[in-house]
Amino acid sequence: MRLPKTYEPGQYEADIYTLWEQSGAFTADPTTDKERFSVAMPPPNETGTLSLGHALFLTLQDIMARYNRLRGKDVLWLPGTDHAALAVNAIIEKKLTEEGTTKHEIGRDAFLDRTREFVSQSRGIMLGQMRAMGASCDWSRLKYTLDPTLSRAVGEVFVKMYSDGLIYRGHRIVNWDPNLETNVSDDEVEYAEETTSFYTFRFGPFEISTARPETKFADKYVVMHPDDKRYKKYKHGDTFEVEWINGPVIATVIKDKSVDPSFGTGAMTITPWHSMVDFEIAERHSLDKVQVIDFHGKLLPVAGEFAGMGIAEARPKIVEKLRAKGLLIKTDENYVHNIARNERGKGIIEPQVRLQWFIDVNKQVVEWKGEKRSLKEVLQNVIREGDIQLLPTRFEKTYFHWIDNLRDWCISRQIWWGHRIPAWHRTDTDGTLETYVGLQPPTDEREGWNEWEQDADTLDTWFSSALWTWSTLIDPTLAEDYSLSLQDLLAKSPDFQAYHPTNVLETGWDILFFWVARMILSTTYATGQVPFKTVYLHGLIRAEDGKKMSKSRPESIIDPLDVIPKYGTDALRMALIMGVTPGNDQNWGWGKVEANRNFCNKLWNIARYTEGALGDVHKPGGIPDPQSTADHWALQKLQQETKIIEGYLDTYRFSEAYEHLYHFVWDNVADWYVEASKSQESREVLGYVLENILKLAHPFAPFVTETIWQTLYSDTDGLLITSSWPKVRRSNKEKAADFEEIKAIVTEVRAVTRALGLSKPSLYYTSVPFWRKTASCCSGWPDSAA
RNA sequence: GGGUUGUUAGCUCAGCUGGCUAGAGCACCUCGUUUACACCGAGGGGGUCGGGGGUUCGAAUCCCUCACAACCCACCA
Repeated sequence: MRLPKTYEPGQYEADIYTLWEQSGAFTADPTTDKERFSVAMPPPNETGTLSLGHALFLTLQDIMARYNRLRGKDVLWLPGTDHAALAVNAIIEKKLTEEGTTKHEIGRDAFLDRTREFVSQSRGIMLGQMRAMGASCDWSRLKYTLDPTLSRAVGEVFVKMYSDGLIYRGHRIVNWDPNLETNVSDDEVEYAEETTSFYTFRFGPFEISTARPETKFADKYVVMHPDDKRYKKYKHGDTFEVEWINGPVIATVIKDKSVDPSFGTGAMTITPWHSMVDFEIAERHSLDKVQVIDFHGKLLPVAGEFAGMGIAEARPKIVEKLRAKGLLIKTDENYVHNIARNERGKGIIEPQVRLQWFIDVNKQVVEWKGEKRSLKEVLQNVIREGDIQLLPTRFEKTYFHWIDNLRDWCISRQIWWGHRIPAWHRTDTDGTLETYVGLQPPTDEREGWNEWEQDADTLDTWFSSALWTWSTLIDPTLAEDYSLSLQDLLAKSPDFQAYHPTNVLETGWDILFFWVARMILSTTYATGQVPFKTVYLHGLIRAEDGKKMSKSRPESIIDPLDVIPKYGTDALRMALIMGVTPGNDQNWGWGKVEANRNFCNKLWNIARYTEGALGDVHKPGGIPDPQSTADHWALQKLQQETKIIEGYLDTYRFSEAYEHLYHFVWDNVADWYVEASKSQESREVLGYVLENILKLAHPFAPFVTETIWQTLYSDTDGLLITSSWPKVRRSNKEKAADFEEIKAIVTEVRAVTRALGLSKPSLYYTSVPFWRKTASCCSGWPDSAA
């Protein structure tokens, strides 16, 4: 017997993976005339190691890839990694801090070298983990968001958007993180409730409240609702002198409807430079904006004696000074306030006004379906008209809500790791600024002007990953030719022509806005195509207790590489999809892994039995004639289940597909058909059934099925991964129904035997015709059956 | 403040557009070693499908309402 008693995954998995990879089975071929199936792998951040979440998406996408490959399609599953600008930057800065240095001390070049070293190390680990999960992706097309080809695409889109007036540069209030010294987009800010002190101060004739006294130095506008009766006697534009933190200031009354009269005293002072809402009020009334806190989080000279202090240090001192001046009216110690933090690095966000690059989402200059539309409108249109389907569909509502509230996308970052903005600036002696935007640096020189200098900022990571479905399909050699336009590049790249739009994007719902929406935005704009037709959104994997896996509870985190050696990759894969529906989170369960390890063993033992029953010789592919009712039944079941599993896989219902497979293999094949075959002389159908359950199970459990295939079948039979999906074979319905009847009778007989107290109600060894005889006469129970 | 989801067996969850005695895995109980498998086999117990109301011949499934839980978005100085 070639198959050992138990399946030990660790003995085979690495070799099987190598076998697949070297065979070229993963490699797509744009020159064939087969139907295409393409998926772009969401590129993991090069920040370290892969998590269970990665294991889940690798499993889901691998199931699609393997299934469609078996269905005879030309499959492209394109792998890659993301430079993850902000996330990586945060890690490197943290390391530098631990070493007692800073990025400014070592300089931009050394910092980037350091970063490259880190990411290349991360990448190696991560690619190894993808292989360990069995990912059948096309390694010959491995991409990285900072590859020259992808960077070219980034530059092309930036320049195109700039020339269309979609990208502009302006002073706007942004979410500034003083720790990482960069701004972040609205979506990267997370809020958490914290209890802080809430102070009410006297401001001339008014009482105003704040949780942030340190921003109040330059406050010189007091704002109230125009209809607030309490302040009827003050008119918009009235000025008055008021004693304030560092002496008297002239204040102006502003009436604005955004003020809520029911909150506090209904009057407030504003700090336009450091508050989103205040900024908007100031814009409406053309008010002055004064910076109070610098970009490192320290108070500026406007704070007088407090200049140079950090916020934490200055706040109590300022309150004390105001109290001493008799301006503090009251302090509410239990004020619950939402604190904004950068989700990377958790630095507290300090709104700041800065010169940044933005994408205008409302300008109607995008050609889509024959009309000029705004980016927002295109985003809405493709979902509304069904060009792209979200699974589950309920996320469409969330998506539309997000778009309704979407503001211009701030794409510039002040970190060093990432794509440099393709813009160059120079100034003349008067300080007049000239800006050039282009793919390559400008070379001209002009008298009286300084030399061109590239914009110091980098692009938001999502700007480059938004191009992922197609920037990865551009031919790298063509991309070196700058005489070609973006349209030329796309038209001449065989991969783009063959594989775009991709069929499906499979990713987590948590990056619906970050990534999915932005891919739609950039891809429709740049290529005129949608990036994908279907979006399958999986849920998050939580710890076994239902709580989030988090770094603060290290014991809650399950590492896929701890599971694989013990249970096998197949068991892990199936555990991750078992009973899981799109968009819903799942809890990790060791029980599920065990159940699926057992399932692998069941497959293994069906194969072992078949090997023993048939002897050595087996050649898959032929369809033998059914001999017994059991044969007819097994073939009918095989046909039915193949159809069902197909139907589920075609509609992305992985869990249901898997469940049918599981019960077909275990309940039908192992428990009934294998037993029935023991009383049969011809077992060719058994061999055929084995061959086909290996095919059905292969997308879910690729390693054990290929191991069996390689062990049992000869070299000429090739690889299971590149074989073909079961062909449906018709069987005799009546004979199959006869076996159903026999099953029912046997079950009944077992029950009766049990009821009679006979100790061995086993019927495994009786022949099928004998069962029928027994059942039909039913008068006695021959000794031989016991 | 707006929105989404969930509440089904002891536990974790399936159950698509309403339809056969409501399912799975794990756990539990009984019996069992047989041409593969104890990572096993044969069987069994266990559910007012969150509460209430409605539509229907028929509802876990549709509608209303209440309760509890989780999450997302917005955000008040």
